[in-house]
Amino acid sequence: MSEPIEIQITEFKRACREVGLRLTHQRLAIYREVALATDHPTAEALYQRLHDTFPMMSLDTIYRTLATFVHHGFIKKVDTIESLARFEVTHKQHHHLICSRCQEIMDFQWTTIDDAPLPIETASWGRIDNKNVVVYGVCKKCLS
Amino acid sequence: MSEPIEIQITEFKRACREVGLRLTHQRLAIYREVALATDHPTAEALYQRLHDTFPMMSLDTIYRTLATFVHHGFIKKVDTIESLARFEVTHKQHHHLICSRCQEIMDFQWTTIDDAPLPIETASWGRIDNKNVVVYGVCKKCLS
DNA sequence: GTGCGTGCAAACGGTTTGCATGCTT
DNA sequence: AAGCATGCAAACCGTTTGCACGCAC
Repeated sequence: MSEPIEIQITEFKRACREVGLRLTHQRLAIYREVALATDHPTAEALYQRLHDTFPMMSLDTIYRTLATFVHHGFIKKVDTIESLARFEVTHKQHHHLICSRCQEIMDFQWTTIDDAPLPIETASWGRIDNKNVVVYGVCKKCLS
Repeated sequence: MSEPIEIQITEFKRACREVGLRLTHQRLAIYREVALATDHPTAEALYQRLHDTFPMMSLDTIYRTLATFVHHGFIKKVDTIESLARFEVTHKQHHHLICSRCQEIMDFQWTTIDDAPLPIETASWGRIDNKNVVVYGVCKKCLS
């Protein structure tokens, strides 16, 4: 799916230096956790996971760090109808399957759409940056 | 874009009767407001608009009513990265352009995507209900 | 008349913020 | 040594909930 974690971490460190962000243990740990996660975790979920190896890390730091990462484009917030914010590392173009029942989110590729031009009417709206497909349904686990 | 408001209202009344929802002034006013809105309003925004003609309507009622409407499929929550919930009446298949700067949301049609089959891998995920494209960019107003 | 829907007010929960301390640079 | 980042605790704000009254049926 994506690059090995070590390479991502190295790239992350470089990016931090580039934009002048201090490389703290917390930031490294949080980035690593988001990069390893495949489930688009919430701030709270990350807090719980990090608490084992990092008992002193506070929830505020997670929120602040996630906001910083989003601001610099290292990670992205995920589009959902939930009020809970979910995050993922910024990697290659992909789309989301969301289960209406358990809210689980899965990534999938759809290059047909990535390459398809938007309808011409959208051109007059402004500048287009990116497009993502959100698919709703019910996952196999919830169906059975 | 969509049907005349009177027809929508009539259909709404019928639907309420069908599912056994009492037809209160509040529900009618809220439905009408969402149906007339083109800007995917928040609960708060609806509250402000309704306050002129309906000074006694409370914000809680708006929240409760919106939840009821969503539950019955009369309206939909909109996918965004905001923590604010936004709503729109359920009408024909469409997609969203979102301005990263002012958060304004605009509808657009893209039948190419509506008709395109999802990649086969998604079939093993579960049951697919619907798919929507979310496009991010910066609208003309914010660009100038 | 019955009981669902509403208004009021208080609670809730995720997220943000001010301030003093600590750690990266 | 300088000042950004963190931890703590309190504030914030959108949303939900309990309760008693009122209105649609």
